[in-house]
Amino acid sequence: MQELDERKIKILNAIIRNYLDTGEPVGSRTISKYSDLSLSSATIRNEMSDLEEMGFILQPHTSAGRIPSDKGYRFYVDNLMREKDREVTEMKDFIIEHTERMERVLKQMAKVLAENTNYTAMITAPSYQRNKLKFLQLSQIDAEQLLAVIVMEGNIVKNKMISTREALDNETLLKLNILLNTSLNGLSADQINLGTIARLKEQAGIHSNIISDLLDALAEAIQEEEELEIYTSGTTNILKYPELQDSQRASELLNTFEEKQQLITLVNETLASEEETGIQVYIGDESPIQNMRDCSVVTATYRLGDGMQGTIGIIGPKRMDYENVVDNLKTLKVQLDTVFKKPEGKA
Amino acid sequence: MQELDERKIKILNAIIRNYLDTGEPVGSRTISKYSDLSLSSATIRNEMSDLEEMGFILQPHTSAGRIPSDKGYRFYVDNLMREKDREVTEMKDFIIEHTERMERVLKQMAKVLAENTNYTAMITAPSYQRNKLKFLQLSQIDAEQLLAVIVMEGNIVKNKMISTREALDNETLLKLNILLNTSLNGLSADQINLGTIARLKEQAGIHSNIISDLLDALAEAIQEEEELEIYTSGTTNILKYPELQDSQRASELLNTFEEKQQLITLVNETLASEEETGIQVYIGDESPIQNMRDCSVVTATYRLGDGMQGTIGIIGPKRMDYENVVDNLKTLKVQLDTVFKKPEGKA
DNA sequence: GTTAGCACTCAGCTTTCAAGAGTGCTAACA
DNA sequence: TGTTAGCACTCTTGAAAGCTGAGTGCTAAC
Repeated sequence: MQELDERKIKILNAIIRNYLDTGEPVGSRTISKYSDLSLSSATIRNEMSDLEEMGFILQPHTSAGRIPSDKGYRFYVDNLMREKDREVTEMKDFIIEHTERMERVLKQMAKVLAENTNYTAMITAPSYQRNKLKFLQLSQIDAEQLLAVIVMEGNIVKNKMISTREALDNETLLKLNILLNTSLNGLSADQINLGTIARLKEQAGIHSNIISDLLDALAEAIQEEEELEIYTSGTTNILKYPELQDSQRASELLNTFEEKQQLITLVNETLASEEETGIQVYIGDESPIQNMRDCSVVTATYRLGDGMQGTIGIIGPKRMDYENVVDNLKTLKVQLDTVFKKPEGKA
Repeated sequence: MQELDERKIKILNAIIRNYLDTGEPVGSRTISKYSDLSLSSATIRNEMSDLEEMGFILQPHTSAGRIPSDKGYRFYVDNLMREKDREVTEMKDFIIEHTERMERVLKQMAKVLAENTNYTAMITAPSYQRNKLKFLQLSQIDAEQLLAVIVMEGNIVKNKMISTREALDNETLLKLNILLNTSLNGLSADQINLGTIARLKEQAGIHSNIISDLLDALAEAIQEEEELEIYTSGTTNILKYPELQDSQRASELLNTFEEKQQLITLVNETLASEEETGIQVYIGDESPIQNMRDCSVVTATYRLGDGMQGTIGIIGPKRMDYENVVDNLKTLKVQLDTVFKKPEGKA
């Protein structure tokens, strides 16, 4: 088995770029004409034959041109791809306009991303690794119901209803609130242990059953926050690419987007493997999701300093415009930073 | 132009039922064989010719069988369809299991509906027509931020952050809370007028700017609640029906499901036209959504007594199993009743 | 009014054919 | 030894042609 010499690399690069453009198998003559190598098609053919033997390209059928294999794409992404000169393509401004409901910002961003790239975009909300309690409040809503308002670090607010047998008077409520805040604030889920709970209940006296309910609500709220919400946009974009139009597979893929459950696997995978650049590329079978074997997935992890992090991803055909996609993701990372860094309301 | 006599109706019925089953144009011979009319195919042909002239059926091309026209479907739905004998097909139990987050219940229901019918399901949260304020509370979260908790009739809870220049002491906060609750509770958005606001601000004295912020938050919260959230499921089911597989149109349709904006039009249309049964059928062009001209849409409005209402819908091919769909929707209406009637927490 | 029979139509499938793109191989060239 | 020209071969693609089967409309007889 020979080495990948300079010329082979140039030819491989030319093949892949051409294929990214056209989506058609590319033949030796094309390369011979449209590259600065000034070699005849016959020579190119010999080289291509080698490249095929090495596994970088393959022939859909005899007497067709060559297309990149997964290995070829991988080589391209790792070594050949040009980083764009960070011209920070200003994203449309309307993202920044003050939509304080994070959910909408994220949906909006996914949408812009999908429109910019013409692929499918997914995005998760930033979530804390270990979430601390910041503030707690019980309020009497009506005769039989208490509302527990739970505020976490990062101003994530949760509400839970708690049913009671009888209404509490204002003073008791005040005392309970003070007790709860002094005992629990600043603690994370795993810091609230049996000892803390016992002490709390003891101090609450006859209202210890409310404490129980409250702690249940608290646990649930934290739980909820840890469940990832994933927003997708432009799912139908995949239908634009002939190589993904096989109706059976396309439908499975669309289903994956709708169900979202599997996407969580993908996100966790991404978060698990620490890449210094924060950008990751899964080509074909490299993706943990079976249905995406005909696709490439590019993900970016954004981290907001204080332990909060989330994932953005683009799913498209293998011959996606990797340079553009990576650029878009990088830009969006910056945007997310500026939007969420300034501590704003978040419901 | 002649009348639709008994026999023509029977034949029309047979044609439509057969077409619903097979999706293939149905010819005279089929009807002659598989119906209790004992007429020869030639006779059927004459009748079919008449039916075509009257516009109930049409021929995709000469020398093919007939398929129902929109008018034909309409006649079927209005006059021919058998009501199922309300066997209240018990839906899978897991819906009922106490998922207190309404969002999840709805998503789950949409999913079950889509799975049961093999069409696309959509569902909106029940929403109040005119929403009254039930309870209000300001809490100091940290030095510069107040949290406004807003509870509406029906225990819908909203949270808004309000920035302040300096922290308020407990006593002021308490006073403000009392003031707000006594002034605003029980009022709906259109009842909070300039007079009320002026009076409030006067009583708040130096803190009138907080009142302004709060009212903004309140307005926004009410606004938000009035925006319909729509959940869809089984969107890819439409790809199962050959007559909808045209990739251009299918993609437009899927896009409509993703965007949701247009679905709101549909829901509003449904809510506007009061049908005593609560079930409505849009066939082809009858639907307000252009992209659904190749589909039929069946919607049901559920009303929870106290002014709360929402919409469930099924979108499928024109030759959908109307009887089954209507039955499913009716059953779900009942289910929604039992789930939401007992006043449960709702976040 | 109903039916049998027949000629006619037409979508859709299959087969055939030619064109075009691309390859591998061989032999000649520098 | 690397490069190139040339040629035979392969295989996709698209168009054209032919066949089949389902279904119709019409006519004449019952």
